[in-house]
Amino acid sequence: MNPRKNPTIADLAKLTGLAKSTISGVLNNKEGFSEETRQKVLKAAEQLGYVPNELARGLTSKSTGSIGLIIKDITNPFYNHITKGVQEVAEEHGYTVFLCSSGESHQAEIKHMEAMTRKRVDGLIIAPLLEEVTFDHFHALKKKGIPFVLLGRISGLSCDTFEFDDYGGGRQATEHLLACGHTRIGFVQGPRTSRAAKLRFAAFLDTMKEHGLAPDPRHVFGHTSTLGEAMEIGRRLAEMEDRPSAVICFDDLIAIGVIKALQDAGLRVPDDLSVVGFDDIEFNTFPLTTVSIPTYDAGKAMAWTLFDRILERRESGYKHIQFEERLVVRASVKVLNTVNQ
Amino acid sequence: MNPRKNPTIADLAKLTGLAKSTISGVLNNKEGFSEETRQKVLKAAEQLGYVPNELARGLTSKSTGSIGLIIKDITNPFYNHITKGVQEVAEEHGYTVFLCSSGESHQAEIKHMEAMTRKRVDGLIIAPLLEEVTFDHFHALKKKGIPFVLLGRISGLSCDTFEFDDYGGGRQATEHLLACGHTRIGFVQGPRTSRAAKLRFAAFLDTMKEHGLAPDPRHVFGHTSTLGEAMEIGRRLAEMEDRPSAVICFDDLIAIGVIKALQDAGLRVPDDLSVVGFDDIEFNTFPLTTVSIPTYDAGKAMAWTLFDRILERRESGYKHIQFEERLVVRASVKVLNTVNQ
DNA sequence: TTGTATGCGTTATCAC
DNA sequence: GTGATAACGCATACAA
Repeated sequence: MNPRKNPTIADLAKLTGLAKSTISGVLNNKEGFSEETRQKVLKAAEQLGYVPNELARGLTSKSTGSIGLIIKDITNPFYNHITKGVQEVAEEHGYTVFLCSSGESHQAEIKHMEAMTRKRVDGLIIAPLLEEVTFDHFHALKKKGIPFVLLGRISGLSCDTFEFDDYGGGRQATEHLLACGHTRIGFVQGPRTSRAAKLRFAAFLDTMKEHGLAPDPRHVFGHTSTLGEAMEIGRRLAEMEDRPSAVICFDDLIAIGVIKALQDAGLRVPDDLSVVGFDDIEFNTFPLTTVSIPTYDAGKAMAWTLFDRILERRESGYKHIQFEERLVVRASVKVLNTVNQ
Repeated sequence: MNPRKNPTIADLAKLTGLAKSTISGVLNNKEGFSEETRQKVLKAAEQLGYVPNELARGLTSKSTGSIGLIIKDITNPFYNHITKGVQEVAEEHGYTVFLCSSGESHQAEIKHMEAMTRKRVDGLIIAPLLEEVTFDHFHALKKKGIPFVLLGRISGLSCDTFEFDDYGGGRQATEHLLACGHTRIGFVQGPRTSRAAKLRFAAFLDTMKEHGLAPDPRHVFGHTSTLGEAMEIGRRLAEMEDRPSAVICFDDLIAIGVIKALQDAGLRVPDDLSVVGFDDIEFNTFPLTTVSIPTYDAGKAMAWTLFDRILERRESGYKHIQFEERLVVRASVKVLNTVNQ
């Protein structure tokens, strides 16, 4: 109703007859003020509806109380659980988080990193594109001296890193299928810029090879990121003459797309085709065998590490943490042989 | 490697021998500088790795280039689709968004609003708790003169509002069930502080009444917000002697929890129990009959409206938009009578 | 076309 | 204990 200028400490000074520095001191709970002036200041602040300006504060204090989080897609459970973890830890520290989504775009990633730098965030947590891209912007970021934590490693760039054991996860998924008697196994790859996609696929190939197997090229599907694309692959699978007996999908979202298309085509999982995914997303009724990934914990851990840097609680060397991935067996894989395990 | 102080326009001035105002002018693409000095400035900026300090800029320009978004839970598809819409529009405007999650906590909501005020965001989009809470903090916010848009209406508070027609949605869900021949219908309520929960339930009661029906109190379940709670209700339903023939769940997440528990108990949906939800979340394999809500569009629309205010593209009265909810019939409701429709 | 001075709202360093 | 005053980094109005 009365959008008059925000009151400043100058206004409080005028009102109370005290000096700006006194107001500032009292407001920041510094020692050495008489109870009387203290009360006077507090009352005036209350009365005028004073709200400290954190821009101005940040300008002098060199700290903004904000961090930046750059992820790929907030709509994806993988990332929104990370986000939740980061946010909770930020809140514990009285910090606020800028959320940016790159959407698998290299340019967007760069733009967001620059924006965060301009906003002078105290630190940054980034889930970067890791394949088929350049990393100059990370080296530039590092040169600026602003603390950051990466989800993933970039060779030649030393900083705190967190990773999931995607190779191990891919291996577990493949071995499980093999153990269930599958040999004709397909694979639906994830985004081209995803290191996880690359590692899971590599693990798949390696594990197959160790068993003297190689996937039929027609059973390996290119880079996929949307539910629609996944459903399209599901449709192709449904129509296929010599379908694989199982497919490993880059993540649960893709697995869900494939399963939906399969169901639409009247096929049943796992009877007609076994499916395994990655992420273990919670909100799904299908009993999907999948590889669970501790995204929420990782989000919290990344944020803790970032605040260790920001608050200089740790000055020592960089941390490199790897989180395990764990196969969760449910009912989307058919057991073809009851002999092995 | 060289975390030396960030270069400022003063540094650029020194390096180029020009005045600070010249530097500032060139950097902001103002007219009236010789191509020569322009190049000199740009080169120096490049060379020193100059990054404008938006804190300082905001201090003078009265605009921070940031908006705040306060939602309840980023993990919930309802909210992360809104978030996605808001983010995209913000990005189009060159803005960055602070994301805050209140998690159904009144205190957290207040705290976040205060924090956003201190950070001097240019505007705020809020999905507030609307039931069983006070609204003083909104009136306080309004008095500060910072533009904001609400998801929901607060009586006595004039501002831009966006809403979903939850009553209409609740009616559609109920009528569908009735039309399919169900009369023993249960209801699983959502969070206590949710207006949507209240309206959907009211619509359910009203519609039932119009048909001369009233729900069995044992079939109405109290306020639920987590998947775990929903599963617990599913378990109770499974064990129930005289189960309802259908349940309406506050949202798809609850519906999924109920369905999971039912499936675990060996019951089938819709044969043993029909279920309908709200939200129409994408990543679910179960063919859930649900009420679709245009969250992503609403997110974009709210952001557009906010930017209309911020950029003063519209000075006129407040907008009050209501988005429709639309029943999507799939296969989670059993048709008991083939007579009606 | 370019330079100078001032203010934005704080905090910090001094004196008093 | 409290009060001036100078930063902080930038934009802007006004001179030159």
